[in-house]
Formats: sequence, C-alpha cells, structure tokens
Amino acid sequence: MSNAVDTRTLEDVSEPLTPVSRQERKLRTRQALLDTALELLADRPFATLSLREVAKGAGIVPTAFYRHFASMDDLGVALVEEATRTLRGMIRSARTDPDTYQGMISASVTTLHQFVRAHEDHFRFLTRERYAGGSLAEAIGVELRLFSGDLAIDLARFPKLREWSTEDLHMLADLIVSVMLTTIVELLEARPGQDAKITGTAEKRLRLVLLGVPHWKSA
Amino acid sequence: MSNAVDTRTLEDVSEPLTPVSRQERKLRTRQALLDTALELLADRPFATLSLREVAKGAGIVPTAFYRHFASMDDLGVALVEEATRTLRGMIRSARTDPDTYQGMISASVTTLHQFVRAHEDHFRFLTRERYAGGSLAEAIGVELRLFSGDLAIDLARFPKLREWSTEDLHMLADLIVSVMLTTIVELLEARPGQDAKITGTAEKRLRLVLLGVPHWKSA
DNA sequence: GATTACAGTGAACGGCTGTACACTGAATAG
DNA sequence: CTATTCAGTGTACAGCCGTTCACTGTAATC
Repeated sequence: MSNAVDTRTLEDVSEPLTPVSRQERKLRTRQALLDTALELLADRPFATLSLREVAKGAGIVPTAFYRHFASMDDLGVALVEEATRTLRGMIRSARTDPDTYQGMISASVTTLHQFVRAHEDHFRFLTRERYAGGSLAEAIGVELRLFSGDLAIDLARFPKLREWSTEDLHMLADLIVSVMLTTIVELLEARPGQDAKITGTAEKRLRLVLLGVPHWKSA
Repeated sequence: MSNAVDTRTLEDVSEPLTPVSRQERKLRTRQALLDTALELLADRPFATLSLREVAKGAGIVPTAFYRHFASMDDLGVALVEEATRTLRGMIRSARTDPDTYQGMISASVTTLHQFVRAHEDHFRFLTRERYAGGSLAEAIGVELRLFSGDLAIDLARFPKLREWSTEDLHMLADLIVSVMLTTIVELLEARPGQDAKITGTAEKRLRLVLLGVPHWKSA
C-alpha cells in the first residue's frame, strides 16, 4: 500500500528509549498532561476538567501543574494548538491533484476519514468545543475560518469557478466546510462498521453541492 | 404587518396577576429554575452549572430544588423538552406553501431568522449542547433526526424529487438541516446588523444545493 | 567537586459542591 | 374548625476545588 496517506503528526513519531535530559523530562510531563486531558475529554466538556484530576492522571501532584501551565485555560489553548496542527496536516494531505471534481471529492473524503480515525481525540475535542462557548470556541472558530478562506482560494482555480465573486466563493467554501464538520461528527458518533456508509453519504453531499455550481447565477 | 409569523410558544403568553393556587406557585418556581438555568447557559456549558447557583438564581434554598427535579440532569432533560418545543413550533410555522423552491427557501430562512431572534437562549442551548456529549446531546440528536426525517417526507412531495430513493432524500434532508444549524450558530454569534448578510448567505447556500437536484444521478 | 536551577512534593487554607435531616407555615381536604 | 399535605427553610457534613508556601533531590553549570 504505497499510496496510503501519512496520517502521522509531529508528536507521535516514536522517541528513542535513551532519555533523560532535564528539559526532555519536562516535555514528557507536559505531554502527559495534554494526553490525560484529551482522554478525559472523550466524554465531557473541557470546562468540567479539574486541574487536580489532570495532574493526577499525568502522575504529578497538583501544585506541580503550574510548572507547565499557568491555568487550565492555558492548557486548553495548548490543546487547541495541538489539535489544529493535526487539522492542518490533514488539509495539507488533501491538497493534491485539482484535476476533476469527482477525483477531488473522493480523495478529500478518504483523507478526512483516515485522519479522523487516526486522531479521534483531536477531532472530538475540536468538534465538541467548537460550539461550547468561551475562548477555546473562539480560537477554534478562527482556525476554521482560516481553513475556509484557504479552501476558497483553492476553489478559485477551477475553471467553472473562475468568474465567481469572492463572496460567493466563501459561501461555497463555508458550505463545504460544514459538510466536512458534519461528516466528522458522524464518524465520531458511529458504531463500528458504519464508516463506508458515512463516507459514501459525505461524497454524495459534496457531489450534489458541486452539481449546482455550473448552473449558479449569483442574483 | 398581518402576515408576520407568530413566534410565541406556549409558555410565554402572559399570565393573569391573580395568582396563588398552590400548584400554580410550584409551577412558577419550577419555571424560575428553568429560566435561571437558561440564563446561566448563555456563556457556559450545561455540565458546569451547579444545583446551588440555579436554586439561588430562582430564589430558593438549595434543598428545595429537589421538590422540582431529582437532579441537575433531570432539569437538563426538561430544558431539552422546552427548547425542542420551540424548535417544533418553528418547523410547524415553516411548513406552509410547497409551491416553488425559491418561495420555500426564502420563507424558511425568514421563519428561521425570526424564531432564532425570538428564542435565542433556546437555540443557543440546543446548538451548544448538541455536540457536548452525554445524555443531553443524545436527546437533542434524536430530536434533530426526527426533524430531518419529517423534512425528507416533505421533500418527497416535490415533482423533481418524486423518483429519488429514500436514502438520497435523507442525504438531502440532512444536508439542508446542517445548513440550517450552521445558520443558527452564525446568527447567535453575529454582531448586531449582520443578520441580513447571514440570512442572505443562508438563502444562497440552499439555492445552490437545490440547483444540483435536477441534475442528480444517484450512482 | 561545589553551586545553582528547578521539576516535583506535601501540608494547609478557604470556598464551593451535593445531599441528609429535622423543621415551619400556609394552602388544601375532610 | 381541624388535620393533612408539601414547598420552602436552616443546619450540618464530607468531599473536591484552586492556590499558597516551604521543602527536597537531582541534573546542569561553573
């Protein structure tokens, strides 16, 4: 399987076992805090996590938490950064051959599927907190708007979309992003074995949207 | 303005000032608890509310809370019921003249806009908790799937959609619902004065989706 | 080899949490 | 008029919370 997408992100390339410089130990504890938080977030919102339980999960005493983050909010920001790094990795992977709509659609959905399955907790975190309100939701919103903007630029390269207004291009990009988000949530909520059906539906939705493009009049 | 949509739901018709039967007092306190919770939910997720602060907001002592709800989760369920009653009211209002796509689109978006503005806290609650995980999210998910199913049936009445498979009809209905949800979130996050732009974009998105319909081949 | 920097410790604090329990007083039922 | 029902009260308790402070032991520095 030589053309499989590389779903790894920076932090999960395996480290050598010969550890121990001081700053490296610190980095590991920091990562343990982030990983613990991400685990706990599997079934509850970020705002319900306590500093004490995250510290306990990472194997340190509550007060040592402050050696790494000024507050839980601060850890939340770091978590958004980590998760959006994964998201950007996915977008980079998906931005390949802009030849045909159909090719682009199935390739994008395949990439989406692989990344969601390889980083379920990151995507769960992003979709859960996106609408939760507060500063994390805002930070995630900003990131998604950046994503949507990039997509609009990519879309402008297609012949049929050359003459669209930038406003209409953004409208289309937002629509595609919301289909993507819906698909991510469906994948995360799915019982095993439903993946093919969900990705199939996602492709259909994108095809239907793009089917309207040649007949669009902005009015 | 005789053809304005009636955005009231059952609970906000004003009561007479001549109160006081015992069960009526109880109902009022219960409603005060629900209203207080809804206020607090404006800027935080449900899971962070405490029984004590909700009780305090409603003007009763913490232990009296149990005269009305067995737990905060129980209050959450009641809140989902109240909010989905508003949602169903909106759907009933929107289900009017299935003559043309264009007429249906702008009428639906107008109804959506009016209901969201008239019941911001209900819609904020629904969209916030939809992805928050836990039993509330599940209950809201069930309700939205019912909505989507009803919409699929309505859509089947349009000539162009007569011969679509039920699967494709659900795909289309879900797509429309996700556009609606996106629009709701945009309205709730909007700074004042942006409403026209948001509803305009929402109409465009729906028009684009429906533009693909006549050219659809399931395959 | 002596000194410093610092990740992690452990006790203690005041504040908020849910809930048990015995109570009061007024609207209701007999 | 009397007895009952029950929404709301007030006290109390054990548990978790974030944060403070003085501390220890070891890796890094000189």
